[in-house]
Amino acid sequence: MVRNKIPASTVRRLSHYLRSLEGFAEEGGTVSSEELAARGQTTAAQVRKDLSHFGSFGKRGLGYQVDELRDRLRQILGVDRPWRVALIGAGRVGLALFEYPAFRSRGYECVAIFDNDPEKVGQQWGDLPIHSVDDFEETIRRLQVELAILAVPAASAQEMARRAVEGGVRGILNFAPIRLNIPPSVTVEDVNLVMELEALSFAITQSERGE
Amino acid sequence: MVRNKIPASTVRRLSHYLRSLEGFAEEGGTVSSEELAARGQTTAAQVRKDLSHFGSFGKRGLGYQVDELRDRLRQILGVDRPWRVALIGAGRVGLALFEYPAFRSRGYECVAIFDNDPEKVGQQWGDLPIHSVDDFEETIRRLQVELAILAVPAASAQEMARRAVEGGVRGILNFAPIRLNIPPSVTVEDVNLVMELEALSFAITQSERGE
DNA sequence: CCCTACTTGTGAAAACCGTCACAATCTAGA
DNA sequence: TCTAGATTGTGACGGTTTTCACAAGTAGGG
Repeated sequence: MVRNKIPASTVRRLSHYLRSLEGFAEEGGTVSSEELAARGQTTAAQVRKDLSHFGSFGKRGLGYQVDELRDRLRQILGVDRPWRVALIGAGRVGLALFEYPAFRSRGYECVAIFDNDPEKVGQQWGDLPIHSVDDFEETIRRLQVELAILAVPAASAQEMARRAVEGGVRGILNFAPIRLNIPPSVTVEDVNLVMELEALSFAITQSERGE
Repeated sequence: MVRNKIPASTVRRLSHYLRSLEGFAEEGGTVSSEELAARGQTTAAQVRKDLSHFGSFGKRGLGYQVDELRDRLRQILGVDRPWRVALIGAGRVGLALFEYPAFRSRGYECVAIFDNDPEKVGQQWGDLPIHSVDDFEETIRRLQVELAILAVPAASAQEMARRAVEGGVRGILNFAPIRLNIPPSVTVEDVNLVMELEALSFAITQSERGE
């Protein structure tokens, strides 16, 4: 069991295991690596290897205690506590994310919304007002925002990311199709829809050429 | 130069190189692997290796012709021609995607929208009507839909994916947080927002533990 | 024409990640 | 208590991806 250098693919799978475990819901039951692998497009050995990075939670001959492993995965992924999130950009994408149900139900609590459009500033989404970006840094620092969801046009993404870091956020979920330039102490995850579509057209084009 | 077994990470980078090249826009200019690497969080050797999978497009001592490489990447990624796309699910996510500007401007043309909510069926988005899912397979086959964007709740995602395959789509961009079970001849790309957020909280939690 | 400065393309080495195989461990039941 | 059946945890192996290093090729200047 080593605690450093966890592959990104492992983290994604852990997230998936947690989702599966939450589907079981029965108290006191157990689950084997084989069963976990079946849902999740992977192998039993992979499941065990992934978990072994963080300790040994199973019992040989029996498998894993469902509720125990679920709690352990929540700890590992850091979702055993709420996260304070700011939404930057109140456009279509921002709205879709804001109303995404899985969002709040998993402990990601939106505590502030920002937009630079004067038309939108002052409007309310649910019980949250849309703030101007004028006092952005101070506001997110005061509200103790930890994560920023960056859903603004590419042109202003770098600037707002810089200011978010200035305001003390620890992580950014970036929807703008640019590579953000920020200090390595802040984590960035990119969601690039064009890239995903291009991966699709690439794969299809390749398979057509192969025939 | 071999044409098989391209790593997924290579494809993602190609997409990124193309984005960079489109930013240059100057006709007749050249660019070195070093410059391409600088925008894009990678190394010059990686750029050259990625490109070498598909041939050799550069000139030693000079670099790559910007417009030539750009066209070549478009061919490779399959975005040198339009793609016919259907949007399945006319909720918030569907709307955000539908209005996403980079979408159409890159040749992904939405030719049909579907929803199972009778309230929504018959409405128009832009000049496109929202279809019922009753005659789904026939409609997408008739419209020669190649790609499906699946933006429906998890509960109906598998069913609609199956029907999309039935209707002849070649690729699915899946926003539902489940693993789709479909034949390998159809490509799937998953976009899982909860997973991305959990990757963020994992990374932050880890770095806090390390201190 | 030759020398210098520069950059690609690529085989080889290294690092990384997934798979395999099996000893270790556990429960149940006789 | 002992045996049979099940399943984990992990070291060793193999494949894949990245990095390295350099020969080969190009342009420009004198």
